[in-house]
Amino acid sequence: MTPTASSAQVRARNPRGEGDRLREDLIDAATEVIAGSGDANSLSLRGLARRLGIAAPSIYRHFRDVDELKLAVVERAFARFVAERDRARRGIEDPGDALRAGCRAYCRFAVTHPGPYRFMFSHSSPAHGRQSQAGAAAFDALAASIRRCQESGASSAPEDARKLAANLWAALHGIVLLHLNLTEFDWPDSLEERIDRTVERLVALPPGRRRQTRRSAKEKHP
Amino acid sequence: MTPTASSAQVRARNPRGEGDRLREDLIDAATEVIAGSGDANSLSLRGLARRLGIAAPSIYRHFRDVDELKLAVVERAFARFVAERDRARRGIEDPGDALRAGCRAYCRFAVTHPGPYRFMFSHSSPAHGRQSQAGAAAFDALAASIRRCQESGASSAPEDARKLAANLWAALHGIVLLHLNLTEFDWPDSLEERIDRTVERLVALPPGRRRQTRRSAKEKHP
DNA sequence: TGTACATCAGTGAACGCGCGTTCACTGATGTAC
DNA sequence: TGTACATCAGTGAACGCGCGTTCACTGATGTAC
Repeated sequence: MTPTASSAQVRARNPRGEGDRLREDLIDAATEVIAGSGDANSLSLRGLARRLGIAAPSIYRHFRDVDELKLAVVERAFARFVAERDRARRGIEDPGDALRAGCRAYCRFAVTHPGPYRFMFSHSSPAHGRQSQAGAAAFDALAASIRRCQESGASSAPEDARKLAANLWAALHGIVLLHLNLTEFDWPDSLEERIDRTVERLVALPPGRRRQTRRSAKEKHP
Repeated sequence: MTPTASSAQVRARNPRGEGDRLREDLIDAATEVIAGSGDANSLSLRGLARRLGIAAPSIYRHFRDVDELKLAVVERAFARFVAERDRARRGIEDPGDALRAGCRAYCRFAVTHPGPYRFMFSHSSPAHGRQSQAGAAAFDALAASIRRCQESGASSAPEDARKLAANLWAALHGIVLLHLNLTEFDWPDSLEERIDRTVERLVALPPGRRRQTRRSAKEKHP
């Protein structure tokens, strides 16, 4: 393999004042790399530089070290998840349907962004501080959504909403992780069925509205 | 740090005919390393050799390469899990109690053997073939346990037992992984409560027998 | 309008490190005659 | 009982590799006077 036959051509220099574009491209590329390998430690600055057609030291203009880059990947992933979840829930008034939509959005995010998702709640993830802050906010939102189901009578579960949220979150996390990791396993039903059944059972929603859930008319993600 | 100040002293040579003892010690040490770091890729042959006080090339007497060692870790973990699960279920006749005991044993195994557990169902795990074979057997046993609950009337869930097994397994996987990874998270209830509630809700067991479940009198694990 | 200078975006060479793996070897111990 | 030899368990030195990071630099572009 000659150097020029590598995956990326030599990258053209950004115009003056637009140096931050490389920063964004680095986060993009890092996200792709960990999505492909499924592993946090396989992300290397030199590999990233090769992929983008730049010299490795150029990365240090934008990130102090490799951990700061990983942190940026996680932070952007959290922001995007929150945006996608909110978009999925917009315009849905029934609390049960809203909970279902939020949970589906969570799983859809995990499945379509496997690299950053694995980072978000992993032990070896960088910067536990800010990470757990964003995670705690998402957890509170889930608990609030469950509480609205209980108050409206859509849920008949007597437990504290935070306990139900802990159960539901963990179950969804397990569903998407096994779905991502065990691609060769012969699952007896679809990912969507597992998600819906888990939500309904764990928070005691009435079943049967499955697949008829109203969706925002402007929903664009499949 | 001088070499002699390292964590392990120089290891005494095994007597003739007992060379396989180093093999077992290597699997032990590898299990400890990945349990401590929580990461598969942090396992290195040189690090292992340092830990055991041997020269790195000595490992090649027992394993063809690093992947063969990782495979040995996973295989032993699967065998031990099956043994622990069977021991936990022994003597329990009520199908619901047996299911609960098996699920608790699964989670207890994961929590007490975090390193190999992460390996067992991870994407980057070595040797998918034998691994998925052992996993499939454990899955079938779970489905059979659920089916007995349905046949005895302990479970009122109408779905196919394999679908319920897929849901339950994924949920337990998520519970233990988040428990291991997010040690600083302020969980609203205990791990045991989450496990029991998940089992009862997902397979529609009658609740309330919690904490009164009969256990084998010879049970030694806390 | 010209020119000196600051800023910006990025580079090439080099560093020390730990890694997996190969190679030829060492020295103790059991076995055949 | 002695001795030559095979086997066993393990070693020391070396290989090439990719890594994160540092250093002094280059060359284009905007700005002040």
